[in-house]
Amino acid sequence: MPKKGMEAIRQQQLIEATLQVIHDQGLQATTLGRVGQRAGISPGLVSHYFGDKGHLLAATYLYLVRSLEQEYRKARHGTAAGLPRVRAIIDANFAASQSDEVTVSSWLSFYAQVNHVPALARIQRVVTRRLGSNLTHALSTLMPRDHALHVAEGLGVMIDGLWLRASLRTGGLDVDAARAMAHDYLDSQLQMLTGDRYDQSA
Amino acid sequence: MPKKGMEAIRQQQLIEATLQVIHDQGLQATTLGRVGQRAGISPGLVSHYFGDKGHLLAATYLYLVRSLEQEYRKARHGTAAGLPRVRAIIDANFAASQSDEVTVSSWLSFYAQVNHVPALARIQRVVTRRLGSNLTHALSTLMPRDHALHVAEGLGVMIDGLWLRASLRTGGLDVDAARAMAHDYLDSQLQMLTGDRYDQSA
Amino acid sequence: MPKKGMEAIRQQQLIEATLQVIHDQGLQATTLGRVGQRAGISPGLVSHYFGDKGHLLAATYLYLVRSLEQEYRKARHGTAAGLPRVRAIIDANFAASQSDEVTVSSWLSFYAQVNHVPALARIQRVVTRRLGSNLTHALSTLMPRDHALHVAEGLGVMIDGLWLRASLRTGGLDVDAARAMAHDYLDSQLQMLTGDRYDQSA
Amino acid sequence: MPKKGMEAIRQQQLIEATLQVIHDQGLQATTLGRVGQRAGISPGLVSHYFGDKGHLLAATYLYLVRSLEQEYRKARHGTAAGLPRVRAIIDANFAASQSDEVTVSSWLSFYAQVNHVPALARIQRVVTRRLGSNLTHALSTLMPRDHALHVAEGLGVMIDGLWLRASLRTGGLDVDAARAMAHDYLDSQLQMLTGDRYDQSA
DNA sequence: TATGAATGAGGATTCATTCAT
DNA sequence: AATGAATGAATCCTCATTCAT
Repeated sequence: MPKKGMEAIRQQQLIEATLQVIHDQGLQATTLGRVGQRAGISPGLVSHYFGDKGHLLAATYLYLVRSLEQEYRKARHGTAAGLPRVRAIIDANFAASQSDEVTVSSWLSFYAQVNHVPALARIQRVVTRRLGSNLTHALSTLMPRDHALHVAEGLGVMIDGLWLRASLRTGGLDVDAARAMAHDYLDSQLQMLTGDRYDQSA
Repeated sequence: MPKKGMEAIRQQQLIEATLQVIHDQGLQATTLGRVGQRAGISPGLVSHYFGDKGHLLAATYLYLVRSLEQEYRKARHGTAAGLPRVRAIIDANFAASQSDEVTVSSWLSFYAQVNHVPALARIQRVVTRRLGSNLTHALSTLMPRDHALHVAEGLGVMIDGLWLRASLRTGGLDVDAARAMAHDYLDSQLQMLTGDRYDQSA
Repeated sequence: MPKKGMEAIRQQQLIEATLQVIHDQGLQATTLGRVGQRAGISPGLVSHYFGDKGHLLAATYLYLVRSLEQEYRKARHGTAAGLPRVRAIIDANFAASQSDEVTVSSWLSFYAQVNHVPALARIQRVVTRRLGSNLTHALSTLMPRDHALHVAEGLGVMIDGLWLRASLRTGGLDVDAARAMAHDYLDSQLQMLTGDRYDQSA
Repeated sequence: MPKKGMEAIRQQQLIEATLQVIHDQGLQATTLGRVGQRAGISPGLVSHYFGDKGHLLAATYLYLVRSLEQEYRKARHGTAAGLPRVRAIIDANFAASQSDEVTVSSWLSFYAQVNHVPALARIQRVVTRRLGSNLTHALSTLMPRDHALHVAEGLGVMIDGLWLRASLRTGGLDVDAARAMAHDYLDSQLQMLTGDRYDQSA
């Protein structure tokens, strides 16, 4: 049971320690003891601050998600509508905060748990929709809505695939290559549209 | 004399039970006890047939991988070289044996463990390369080798992304939609090539 | 439960396999499975022939004891009474059948269990007394009975100590040295007697 | 804050409980559960304090060995060089701390494991050498070095044999008798030496 | 007689969680 | 607020033993 005077500092410490441990040992081997050790505090205190392992993991996942949403927000606000904003949203997925090793591999670990832990599923649903609606909205200025939906979905899938590959240490896919591939996908979709229009106009 | 050949039968039974349990409860909650229960045998027998949990899991993952390779083989052998074969390889990833719920979610569970379990990493490396080389080879008849490599990589990423989304029960992506999206990606890449050539020839 | 048609051959095989396994892995790690494997028969058959692990171990210990008694018998029957017979009894303890590695280390393993397994205790009691009475009897022709008892006990202790040291692989005590030391002890005791007599006669 | 310094206290408690259990049930039946029960703590805590069973047993053996070495030290320091010190070293082996039932039977249990557990072998090697060198050193003032070595070895064997017999509950050898026998052995060896000299001088 | 499949109990170990200090 | 001692449940694994064939 989270106590009233509970400090945000401790929570943040513990979330970061959790991410580190997940990255180092995998979610399976992430025990409260190891998290506490990593954070430099006693094992009992971990339970104390989060009440429960489930709550710690959910909070950690939420932290990842919020961090991604933060990047989306920056992308939306700092760019002109239309293509620049679409590209900014793509780039947001590969921002420094999103592409460090720890984040990427933790994200995958959680993903594998989403189907089995309702608390994580709730969080997950939000983030998937958010990326979709961000992209759809930005693309809508460039093409009809149904096209926008289609391209947004394709881009979302592509980005997930890229994250997945990047998370494999043997994957040999670095961040820059991944980002380029996502933009490349967008290019091809845009060209297809142009081609279509050209065909139609012909 | 007891029934002969029990070993192979039991191993297959246990692998299938393992997949079921992973699908139902997640890899974290996959205990030898639950696997045994699912297979209708005593917990001790699970260890007996696989030596230990690690070997059971590795054997299960290998089973998934082999099954996918089997689909690739069918795709290669049953089609004419060129575009039909490329499409067949794409389809192989979405064949019935690959797209049932159990397979898809088990695959994701293993994926999350690959970085932390060397035995799984070894298996994983093979399957990633295999898809890449199958696609590259098939695409090579249609375009220059460097293009083929690029498109093959993009397709691989796309397919991984599609599997990932499909594995989320909330993903709302069904098999047919996923396959269509992969072919769509191929289309757009082919058209881009044509466009390039057109541009160059202009 | 030993079956009626049970073959002595199997029992002998199993006892020898048991001794080997004890020597190789220690009594702690001596499982029926390993014994069966060593004997080249199925694990179930081990239980079948001895009913019970306890019975197998008791039979094995008894085998060791009988083998030693056999040596004593040879020593008694093949020598003239008096000093030669005493020396022969000493030598019996270091006969080839008693001093091979397997016998020595198995003997120690059982010794450690004697206090905790009544079936072994019964067997043990016999063998200790037997050595004592053999020696006492043989020594009685050389000295008064109370002296004989004393020397016999000292020799028995010496022999046990020698076996103990020899059983340690790091002990650096080989059979010949051990035997020599036992005879040396006898010599010193005999000389002490002589000295006593000399003193008394002085 | 919880009680500090619990670790050392618990470790000592557990070592003593281990000795008790070994004495009562034998090393084979010495489980962490029983040790914990004897110490009045939960089974999990035993592993917690010693990491694993092997370390607990090694620590327990080391405790026995250290206790014996402590007696040797007292013997060396509290006596004049020469014969008194030799006798003191002999007595050290039969001091109260060394001759209680629990110590004696635990010692035998470990002895039987020494050949199969490297961690115990390392400890064992030390203690055997220590007794030998202590005795040899003390005897060197009384006789030539090669004689001293010989007598020391004989005494060591004798002491081991006496411990072995004493450890058997049916052995009927009490501590005082055992000590007397060791001194008796020394006497006979000394007399032999004198006799030799006498013979030579004659 | 022999096999080896199968069981189920038992043991070591890990871990989330609680609690006295 | 913080510690880390303590618990007890859960899990993996081994093994003696049984039993159908």
